[in-house]
Amino acid sequence: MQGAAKVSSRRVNDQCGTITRKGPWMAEEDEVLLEYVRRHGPRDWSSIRSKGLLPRTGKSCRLRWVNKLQPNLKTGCKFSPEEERIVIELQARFGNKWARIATYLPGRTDNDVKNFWSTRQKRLARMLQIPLPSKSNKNQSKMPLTNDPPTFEVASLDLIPSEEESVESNQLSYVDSNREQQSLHQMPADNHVLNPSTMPLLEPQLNWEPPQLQLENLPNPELDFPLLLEGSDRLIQQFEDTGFEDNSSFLQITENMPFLGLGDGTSSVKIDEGHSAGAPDSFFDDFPVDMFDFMEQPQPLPTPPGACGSLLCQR
DNA sequence: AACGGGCGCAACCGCATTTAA
DNA sequence: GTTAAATGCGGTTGCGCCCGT
Repeated sequence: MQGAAKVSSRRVNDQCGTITRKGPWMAEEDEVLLEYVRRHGPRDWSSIRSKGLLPRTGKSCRLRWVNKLQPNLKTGCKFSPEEERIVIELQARFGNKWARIATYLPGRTDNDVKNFWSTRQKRLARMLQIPLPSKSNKNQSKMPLTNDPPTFEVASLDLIPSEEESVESNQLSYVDSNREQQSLHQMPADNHVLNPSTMPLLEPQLNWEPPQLQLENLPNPELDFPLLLEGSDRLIQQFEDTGFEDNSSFLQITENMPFLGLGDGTSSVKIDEGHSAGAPDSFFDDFPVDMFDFMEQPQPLPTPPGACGSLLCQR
């Protein structure tokens, strides 16, 4: 957590009268959990409570282990541009399958990826001055694609496809990763882009061609982020006013296990020296990283688990 | 210096899926 | 084959910190 949460754990009595602790974990609890995993491995989580080791539910223990205690996590390490690129492309391919996406990112958990993505979505939405979908619109995002003309104002933010729709998903979201740049040019509103069956150009997925080669041919994307014209105009203006910068300096290197030796055990060590020391926020921090993908050669995605050491915090 | 909004992140909840009895 | 428990996953919430005003 960014700030050390005050230790304000709640205790809850369940139906059986057993006490269950909730809220931030204490260092002692972490130690108990680590010791349990050392002895028994990361399984039988519910027996931790049944054995009286911790007043936490099995789910809570598992989550704590997965997100904070397991070794080789890149806690406190900002997503590198490469990781961001991977997330964006895999989200395009798999949809919101965070656990699956996380398997391609050593040291990152599904929670990390999820948080990264939602932050990015919020940032984009704010940038483009469009509302994020409300919870009441939840079902809207599951609605099937139609041939209705796109309505920029009301288009759903997350045309997140189901697993079965992954191909369409790829197509739609692939465009997503290029749409922001395209929006800088123009935004025709042909409705065929809403229909995956009419999007043959978007077939390439992970082996996609460099976007700059296809810009002219790309159909108007149906956006996760409907682009308001006035918003894009502003973007263009900012774009022109600012010029390019290299934001690769944001690569940070931190390999640590912040959960070890923490004073109160309720917070992770925020390692952000790289950011504060030599990498001032640039204007482009406010842009989606994929906005400028067309400027760099696409690289193949890493293979999932184990084959991706280069992605561990470098430098 | 005070304040408020945004951000980042940990952890919870509910549902789905898998496994064991 | 059925049921219950355990586990996994995605969505959401709450809260402290940061930063601009």
